[in-house]
Amino acid sequence: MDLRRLRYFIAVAEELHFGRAARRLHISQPPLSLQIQTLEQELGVALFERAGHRISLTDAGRELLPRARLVLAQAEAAKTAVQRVGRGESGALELGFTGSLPFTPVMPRVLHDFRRAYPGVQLQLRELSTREQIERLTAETLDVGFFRPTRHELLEQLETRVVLREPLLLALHADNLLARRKRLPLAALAQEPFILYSRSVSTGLHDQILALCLKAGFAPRIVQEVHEMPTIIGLVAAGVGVALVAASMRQIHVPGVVFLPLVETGVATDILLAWKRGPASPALRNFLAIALSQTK
Amino acid sequence: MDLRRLRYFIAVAEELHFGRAARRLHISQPPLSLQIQTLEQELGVALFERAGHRISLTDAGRELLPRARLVLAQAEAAKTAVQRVGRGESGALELGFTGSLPFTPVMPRVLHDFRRAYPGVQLQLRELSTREQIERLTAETLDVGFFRPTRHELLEQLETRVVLREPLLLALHADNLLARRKRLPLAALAQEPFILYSRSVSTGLHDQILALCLKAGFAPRIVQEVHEMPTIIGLVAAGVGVALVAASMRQIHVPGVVFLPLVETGVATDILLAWKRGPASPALRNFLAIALSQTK
DNA sequence: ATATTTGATATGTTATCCATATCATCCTGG
DNA sequence: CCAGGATGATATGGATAACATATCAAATAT
Repeated sequence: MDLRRLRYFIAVAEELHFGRAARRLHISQPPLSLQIQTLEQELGVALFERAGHRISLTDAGRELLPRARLVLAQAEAAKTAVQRVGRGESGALELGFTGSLPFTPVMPRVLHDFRRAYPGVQLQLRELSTREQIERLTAETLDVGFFRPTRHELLEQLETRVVLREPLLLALHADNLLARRKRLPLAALAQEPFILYSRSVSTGLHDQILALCLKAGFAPRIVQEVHEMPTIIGLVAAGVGVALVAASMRQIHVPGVVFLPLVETGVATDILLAWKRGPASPALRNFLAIALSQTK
Repeated sequence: MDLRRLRYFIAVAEELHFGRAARRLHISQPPLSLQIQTLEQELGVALFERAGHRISLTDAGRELLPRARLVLAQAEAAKTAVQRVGRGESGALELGFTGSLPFTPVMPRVLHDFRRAYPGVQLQLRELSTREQIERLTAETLDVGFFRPTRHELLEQLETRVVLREPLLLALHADNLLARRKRLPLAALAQEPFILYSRSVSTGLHDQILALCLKAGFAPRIVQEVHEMPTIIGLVAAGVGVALVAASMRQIHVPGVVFLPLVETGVATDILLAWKRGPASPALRNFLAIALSQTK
């Protein structure tokens, strides 16, 4: 049984006239008659009653008609669905991000634009540490990820682009005397209790800030390590200590927390978009196109 | 898009190996590769990821697989359903019957046997007058009918078979003095109020009984005409009069009604099975085979 | 390094499908 | 009642598509 034959059958069943049906199918009448005969032979059942020049459906034909329509419609639906996936208009995309990313301007904008452009794609958002993202990206259990720079041996298997560079700000409690200043040199923090990113999870920021402090002439007195940037804000508000955070953390309004720029220039952290090298799925290509077009 | 290609695709998607899939499909490997390529071209999407010697499904392929299975399964279901109808194991059958038929031994037995033999056939039962049945049978809005003999010009377009011949009994009220007798001659009813079948609806019985009475030497005093036999029983119970009914009306047990055989022999009524001449649907053929096999 | 496996390519053969031409039958109108 | 038109079936040749055998290129395994 062939989809073509089913289509032919439907045409004849609807027109109840071989000639008209053939015209509608853009073929001539004889092959249409033959195809119907073949179908009937194949099924072992007469589908049409040929009484003189008037034809009508048999019981078997009446049984087949709606079923044939169904099969054809679902074949058509399968085709368009597959093509949508092929064009990246449908499908699924798993997106990783670290805790600070939702507060940056870039990730919300990318998500918004992509969702509007490709509403058929299921975006799965997963808050994951930088390391987890890298591991899952290489293992292809994650399609694309937002995180900040770090060191990782698997990074070379990934493609990365900087999508935003934002300054690091000093976050400290309003009660701290230093909070009255407009800006501060890093060295002013030499005696302050320091909240720092965990060495194992946020290697990049940990190392970057340690290096900055050493360059400023002191080793920070680390009183707490945290995994994610937003956590820091809470700790600062609780008076645990001071910290360096990305500028977009200012989005988090917590009473008692003051953000101050550093005197030093060029102290900043990048936000990266990363995905695995090699052939990208259509949905991923579309996502990258939108995400990267906004960072020119 | 072709059902064959979908079948091929499913095989490759399940085996993830062109060679094994080809063996399973009983074709050689090259045409299988070509068919998959053709399908991919047709859809404009890659369905398999050919990384070296290991192939895997693309997103589009994963989208297609369940849909292809569905289309194929439904095509298969359509095929078997149509063949079932073709063999008369399925489909619909409209059966007409007059009010007295459910009380005869023949109709319940035929229905029971047919339902057991062909449970897939939808049997629509319609209580219709003899005349309506004949008209609908010729118009092919009824497939087959049970009724008693009658005269009708359309009858010649129908095929009829006698499936049961049952005696006519006298039905009268227990209070009637005649009810004490074991049997009665028809002439004994000469003075009794007579309930008769309607001339217009049950022409056959009407004429038959009138003729019998005349032969017995009297014209019945008709006090009531009815359309259906069971109605008579109620009227007899109510003391309206006496009537001649088929023997199977004894099935209806109503207090006060007595059934007596006639002295005359050979006073009987036939039950007919009727259907339209010409090619019968498979379901009808099977029904007739069962109905007629029981009346040998 | 070599043998084996695997999917792609090349080519000839066969089967299928379609179009033109024609036929048989039925219906319609004069 | 008969001729003409209409309708579906049949016959036949040509184009297309599907298949098998043979072969190749690349990757994996021993």
